[in-house]
Amino acid sequence: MPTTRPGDERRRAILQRALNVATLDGLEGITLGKLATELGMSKSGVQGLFGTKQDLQLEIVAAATHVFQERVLGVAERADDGLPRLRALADAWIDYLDTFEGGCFFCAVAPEFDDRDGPVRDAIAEVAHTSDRILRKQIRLAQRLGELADDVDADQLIFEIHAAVLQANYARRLLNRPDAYDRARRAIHDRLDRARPARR
Amino acid sequence: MPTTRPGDERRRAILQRALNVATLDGLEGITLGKLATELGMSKSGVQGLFGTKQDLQLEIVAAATHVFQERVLGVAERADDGLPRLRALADAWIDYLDTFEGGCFFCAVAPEFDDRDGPVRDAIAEVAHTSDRILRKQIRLAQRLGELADDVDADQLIFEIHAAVLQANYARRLLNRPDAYDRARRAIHDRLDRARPARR
DNA sequence: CCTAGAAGCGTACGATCGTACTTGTCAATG
DNA sequence: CATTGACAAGTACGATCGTACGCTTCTAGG
Repeated sequence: MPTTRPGDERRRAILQRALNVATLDGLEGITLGKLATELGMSKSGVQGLFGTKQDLQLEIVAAATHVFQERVLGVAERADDGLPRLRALADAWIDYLDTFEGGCFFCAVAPEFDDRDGPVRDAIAEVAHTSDRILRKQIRLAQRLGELADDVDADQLIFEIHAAVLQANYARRLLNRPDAYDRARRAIHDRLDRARPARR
Repeated sequence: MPTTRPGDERRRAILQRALNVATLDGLEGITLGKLATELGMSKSGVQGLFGTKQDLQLEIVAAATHVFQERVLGVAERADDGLPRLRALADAWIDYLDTFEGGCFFCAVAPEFDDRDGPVRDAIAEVAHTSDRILRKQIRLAQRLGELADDVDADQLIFEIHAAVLQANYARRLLNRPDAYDRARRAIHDRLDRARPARR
């Protein structure tokens, strides 16, 4: 068995383009025909590699998840546990917002699927739950290390961190605010500073 | 001239349904045929009243803007200028998130159009700019009234308020968090408390 | 009473959608 | 060398999309 089958390169190229198209136009905005035309191949060629459209959507979400884990969770892992890791997560998360042409993939497709059922919605929500879990773990750790106050409401802190990231993507894209990322960083770091234990 | 032409009632019914569909499936997810079927009328009937699809989209955004102004800006106007008005704006804004079946209309359609050009995108962005202006005005007013500190960065405060609202809709819809609205209210009110002048 | 215009429906058109087939072409394996 | 299977292209199908046009019905204004 070769390390890469001949179709793998094509698949990667298709998924790469599909990730950008999905971030721009949504997962429903993706079309087998348009995708094939953009990549200079036939519509049935795309279909042969991915099967149905929902299969393609699921693979796109999986690919986006992989990118997110690499560019956010992976990068932040280099920082020390606890508060430094939390700050690194926030910074990497905001850096990730420029990964695709349309900004953040999950910010773009979440509103599209948040009121539906099915495996695509589940796959999208799973990423959100995963990042929540990781943030919660690091908050708990930071509390145990004395870097955050014991009475900090972890869920509230997670809520506000994620809010800043979401708004960063929103302000950057819809409102063309170049300072959106800086404001998000400031909001998060200020919030973390405030969550530190009272000096005694 | 009668107060209402005969087609007006139909138009309202169509727009009412279209607002919900757009919030669920996006402005591109709207279809003349589906809309007509749901309302028990003919496809050409809808087309005759609204013209092209883009015309319909523009009227939907206009209708959503009207609802937003009524349910958020209008409600908050009853509160006193300055800090009370700011708190009322936030509360009304969060209450408004349940207006349509899919939650917040603008949260649903903004990611869809934020990377495009054209009148629809402009109409969506205009609402965001308007609400920003109103928040800024009330922040300035609150500063002049001594309710907020003079060194408060208005744009940063606006950023964080809007972030909480956005995250409220996100957490409520995608993550099914029933406490999302309460967390957003807490985040905003805490943030406003922190922006008050230092006691002397 | 007559008439102009709006409302609404039916039909038709070309385009594009997702999906299911078939065909031809290589490369790797026995 | 023969053969199998993956890959890619081609073709076809029914459904649905947005839009255009024509017809009937109703109503308001002269």
